[in-house]
Amino acid sequence: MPPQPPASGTAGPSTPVAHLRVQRVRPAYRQVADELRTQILAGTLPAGTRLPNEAELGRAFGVSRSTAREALRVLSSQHLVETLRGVQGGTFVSEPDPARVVEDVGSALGVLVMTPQLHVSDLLEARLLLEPAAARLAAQRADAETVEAVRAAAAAPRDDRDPSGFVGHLDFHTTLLMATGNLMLTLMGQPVNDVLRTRLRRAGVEAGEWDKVDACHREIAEHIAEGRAGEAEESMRDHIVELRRLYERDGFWT
Amino acid sequence: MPPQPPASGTAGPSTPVAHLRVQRVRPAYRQVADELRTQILAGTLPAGTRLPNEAELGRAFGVSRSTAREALRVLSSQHLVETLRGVQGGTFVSEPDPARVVEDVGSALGVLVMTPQLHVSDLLEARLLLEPAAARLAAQRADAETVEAVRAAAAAPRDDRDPSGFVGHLDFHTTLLMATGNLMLTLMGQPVNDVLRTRLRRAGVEAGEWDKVDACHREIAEHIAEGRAGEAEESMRDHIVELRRLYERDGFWT
DNA sequence: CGACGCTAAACGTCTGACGTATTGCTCCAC
DNA sequence: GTGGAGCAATACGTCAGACGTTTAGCGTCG
Repeated sequence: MPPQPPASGTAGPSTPVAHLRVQRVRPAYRQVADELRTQILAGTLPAGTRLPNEAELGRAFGVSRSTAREALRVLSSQHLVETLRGVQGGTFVSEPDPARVVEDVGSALGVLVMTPQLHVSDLLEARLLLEPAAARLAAQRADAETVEAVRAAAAAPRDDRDPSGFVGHLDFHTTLLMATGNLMLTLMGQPVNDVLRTRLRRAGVEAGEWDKVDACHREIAEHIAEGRAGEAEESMRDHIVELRRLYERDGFWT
Repeated sequence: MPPQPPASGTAGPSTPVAHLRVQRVRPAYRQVADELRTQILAGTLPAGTRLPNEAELGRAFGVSRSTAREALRVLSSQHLVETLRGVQGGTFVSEPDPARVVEDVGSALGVLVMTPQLHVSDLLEARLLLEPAAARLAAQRADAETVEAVRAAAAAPRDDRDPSGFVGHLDFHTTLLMATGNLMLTLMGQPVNDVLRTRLRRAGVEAGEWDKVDACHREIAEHIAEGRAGEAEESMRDHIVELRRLYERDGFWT
């Protein structure tokens, strides 16, 4: 977010600078979006605030309604504002939502994973780093209610076709990350899991494998329930290593 | 943090369902954006592809140019496409860029950190988990060139006003994350560091503290250079703990 | 008293036009 | 022949106005 690096033009074609093309003038819709974003992030426009309608907003910034709309599209695609139709409709500053962030990061990761820069094995390594530590923390901190949630997630039937109407079964790994009480760990781990999940071809995995996975989950859940941090961490590490073998055997590249 | 009990709606206005409003029909600009995004992510439109001009794009989707433009604004704000003006201009599918992702995640984190859901101490904990492990991996893997980069980052003068024209000094912690050779670790750690950096009031920290920090950096760099993984990890852990004290003493809330 | 239908506010979309940045090519001067 | 100035073409950027669509609220009628 550096404020528009001045094209530092010392009249020298000796610096090819590859593909770094600077946009000399920022388009109006960008300026409007940036200004609004700044105000939102600064708290001048707190969550829930209703912005003026598009026509008025345009007038306020000295631009047309179309331009104001494009600015709003930008903000809305960044989940900074939401738009409702009808009377009482309008554009509202939206509440920060961790789930949304997880979604975005996941999709960004999905893109990067297609490049040679980020390999699936990198994700697996990161996961191996993150989740055992998360298991340890969960074992140290989980209260009764959380323990119950983790147990439930471990016991839940691994059902791929998830009968609509009841979404009670969040993935075990997700639940465990949340059980640490540290949202940041969820934010880092969940996108990785999401990418891995969408990348794995389940077809090639026999049912027996899944049973084994579930057994691991239950074991870890019990360790957490009884506060055995070290054992929880160790079990989780073994589990992830095992999972990694699954992923690596079955090939990732969709 | 029990996973959001499903609203189990058994008819009856007794379940207000709070603010869960569903958008019955997705606006056209959203549909167009989604369709294009799908094609980009699927590889049907590889990076570098030049899309038809806005008018033609609109015609292709059966919408007006304004609608097509709004769709493009959405994609462009997600860094999936870039637009250039002039003849030879147009809209191009952009190359996946890790730096861009880091930036986005960082700004999303910045928003969340203002809520009670994500506390700065969560970031510090995550960092404490990530960076020592990164130091270990770096010590195990770094080649000569990487070692040199880490050394340089540790030796670089801690200069806040970063004389423009030479950006050689990336933050030590950033360099170290990259030295692991695992982009995913950078992706997870860098946004955290960015948020912390922008949050810390440097004013309240005496120069002596910074000297101490630099000494730590140099020590860690040496451990990495000589491949002492365990010691690198330990030093980094101590360093982060020390830094945490700095942050906690000085207050975060801007 | 309840259901139906109207109304108004805002967003959603369309059309057409003009401004502007950028590049390539032409044409003229030297 | 070469080099620079200037024109033309392309596609994005912006504007203006109009009409459709969605939704909440309210009034009316049975």
